[in-house]
Amino acid sequence: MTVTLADVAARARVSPATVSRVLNGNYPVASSTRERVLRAVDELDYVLNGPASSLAAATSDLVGILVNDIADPFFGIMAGAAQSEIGGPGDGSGRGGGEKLAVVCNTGGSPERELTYLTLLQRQRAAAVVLTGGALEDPAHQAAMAVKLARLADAGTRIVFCGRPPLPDTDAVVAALAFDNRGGARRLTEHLIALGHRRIGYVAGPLERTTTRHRLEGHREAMKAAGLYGDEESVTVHGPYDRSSGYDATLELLRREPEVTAVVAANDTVALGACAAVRDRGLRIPQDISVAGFDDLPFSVDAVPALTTVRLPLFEAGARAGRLAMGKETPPPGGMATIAAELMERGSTAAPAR
Amino acid sequence: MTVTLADVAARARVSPATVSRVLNGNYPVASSTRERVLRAVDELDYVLNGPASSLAAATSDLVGILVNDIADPFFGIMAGAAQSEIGGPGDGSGRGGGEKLAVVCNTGGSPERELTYLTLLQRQRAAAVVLTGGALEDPAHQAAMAVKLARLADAGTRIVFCGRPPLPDTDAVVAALAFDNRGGARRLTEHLIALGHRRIGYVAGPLERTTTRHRLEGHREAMKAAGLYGDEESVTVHGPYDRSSGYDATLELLRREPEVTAVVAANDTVALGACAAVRDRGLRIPQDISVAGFDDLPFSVDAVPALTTVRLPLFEAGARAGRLAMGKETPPPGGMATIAAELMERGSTAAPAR
DNA sequence: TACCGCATAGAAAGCGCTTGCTACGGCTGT
DNA sequence: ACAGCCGTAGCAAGCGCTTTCTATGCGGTA
Repeated sequence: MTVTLADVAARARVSPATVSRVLNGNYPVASSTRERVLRAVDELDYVLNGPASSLAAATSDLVGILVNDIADPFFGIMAGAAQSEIGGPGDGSGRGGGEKLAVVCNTGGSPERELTYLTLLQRQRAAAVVLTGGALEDPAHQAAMAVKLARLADAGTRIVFCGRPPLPDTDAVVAALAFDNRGGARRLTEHLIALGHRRIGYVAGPLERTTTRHRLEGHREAMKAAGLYGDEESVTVHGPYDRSSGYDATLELLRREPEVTAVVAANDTVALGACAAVRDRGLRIPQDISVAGFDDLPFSVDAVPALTTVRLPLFEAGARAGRLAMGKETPPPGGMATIAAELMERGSTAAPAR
Repeated sequence: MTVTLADVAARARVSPATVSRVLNGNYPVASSTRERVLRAVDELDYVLNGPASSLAAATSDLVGILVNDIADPFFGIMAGAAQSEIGGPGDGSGRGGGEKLAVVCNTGGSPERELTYLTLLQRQRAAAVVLTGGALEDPAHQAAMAVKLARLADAGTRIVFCGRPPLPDTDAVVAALAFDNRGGARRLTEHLIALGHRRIGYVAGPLERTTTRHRLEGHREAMKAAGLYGDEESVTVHGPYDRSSGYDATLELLRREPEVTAVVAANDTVALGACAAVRDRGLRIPQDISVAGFDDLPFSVDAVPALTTVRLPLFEAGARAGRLAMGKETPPPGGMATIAAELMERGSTAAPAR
């Protein structure tokens, strides 16, 4: 049936142990022998049996990357960057040895699926796991995650957070890279205030997510600092991180608070929906209403007018997370680093009309 | 160390065989026994050893989804849909049994990486593989792929193509879902011609890709049918499927052929770049130049003006591919189906000025 | 009461690989 | 010239699970 190590050994006239050692390159083998073995491998088109190998060695070459929404470039960019750092040598040029199988798992933002995927990766004895995106703030879920991650770490899995704040009471995590969502949001709102806006609507992300909360907090910090903090509830609307949510929420906002002169969206996708809503109400951007996003996804610069937003170095962060997962880079002190967010002032924000 | 089947068996006072049978549910076990076993599993927080299981059973619960670019929603949407069909019961609500680990692998469009990933999946004895996106037309690579896929199929892996034309000489593939790129492109160009355009620029995708070729062929069919087929080379520019390529190519096009009144882009992302280029040249869309895309990605409706494009049912196709990979759906006759593409007429195209 | 069959549980033989330990030359050092 | 080493290669014992085959006990029928 399929070719086994033993077949290769027979053909190369060595023992299976030797073949294994040639393939793993972790034991001295005379070069003449090595060559003979490699030739046999080639001739027989031998492919290692992963499960058998993982079982015997008690480790696997699987690395999982968990994302909330694979259709969202926010995650796609990070995942792609991480994968390129993990997925073997260079550009897959050859059989370099450290061939890892980097795979991305789509949780759809569901906590159950997140745990399910972690269990599946635990089953596979994954070498590492990268968790991207904000965390859910439900205490029950956080506790379950802490337990699961601790178990994974126990089994030797390296755990890295990317764009997610560190878990309070776990040292299972190798490193946590957190985006400075709060600072970015603060600077964005400060920019709006500097332009002269006083009444600013906020289309927030889903409740109970760290990302949502941090961005909202940054915004309110800026408002407070400017003495503009009032009945914020009436100009804040929550919803998922998607376009239609931004559209609906913005219509609602404009209906509720006609004096609003600027709308800050939870992210760029939501901002796109917000722009559409503003226009459908017959208002101009930025003359009548300023709109701002967050993340600086690739399409944001092409919006008309180009979207003012906060740039997050998604690619760099993903790549770094990948390297940390592979142990190719030493973790930051304290196992945690904050990644700066940069304000991108573009055409969708301007001084209010009056 | 970690909990094994034997530990569970000891605690439940049964044999390991019985525990295995309870977990797999493929053999009659008295309900009292089953209950006892399940309790032990719970109490010990037992997690199956995947490699051991796969080794013994000679199958694994891994399913691979190969994509060209994970940061591109085109692939993200398909992959997400496929994954949701594959990844276990419902929304991960519980331990339903058919828990598969659906993982997406990012090839970055590189043929080597594509093969590398297939080898890695073969190593893991993957249950199924879904290949998305157009194929490279390099004969050497196609041959290598055919061989590799045949081997995978031999080992029991189910192979499904999604948005990729069937391989000529392989019956290793369970099913191939191909998009009607040619027909969609033809109808799009017909629409432009009907509006009165005569000189139409085409910003094509990368060479040697089936998707690129089919879309270009559809476009030229329409041009020929209208008697407009001339020196097409001078109004066609190739480049990768990204925004900056669209921008550069369009500038080049407008420089080379000032009489062009419409630009058709290889996909929506490229179209966004094209729009930016048109505007930077001081021209208006659609009054001076019409622009059209392909795929109808979510952001396309939010472009200003909204992008005329060709809608591909990415989600539905991905979901169907997922079901086919799981054997939940019977393959179409001949193992291949063509998926219709629908023209979406929106604001970015209009009759030319004169 | 004796026999047969069914339902259920256990024993044990691997699945294909890794790796600690052992074995065996040929070289070096004295 | 002999002991001791180093460089290589093989032996064999698992890794933790699945699954075939066998054993046991029970109820029902003749």
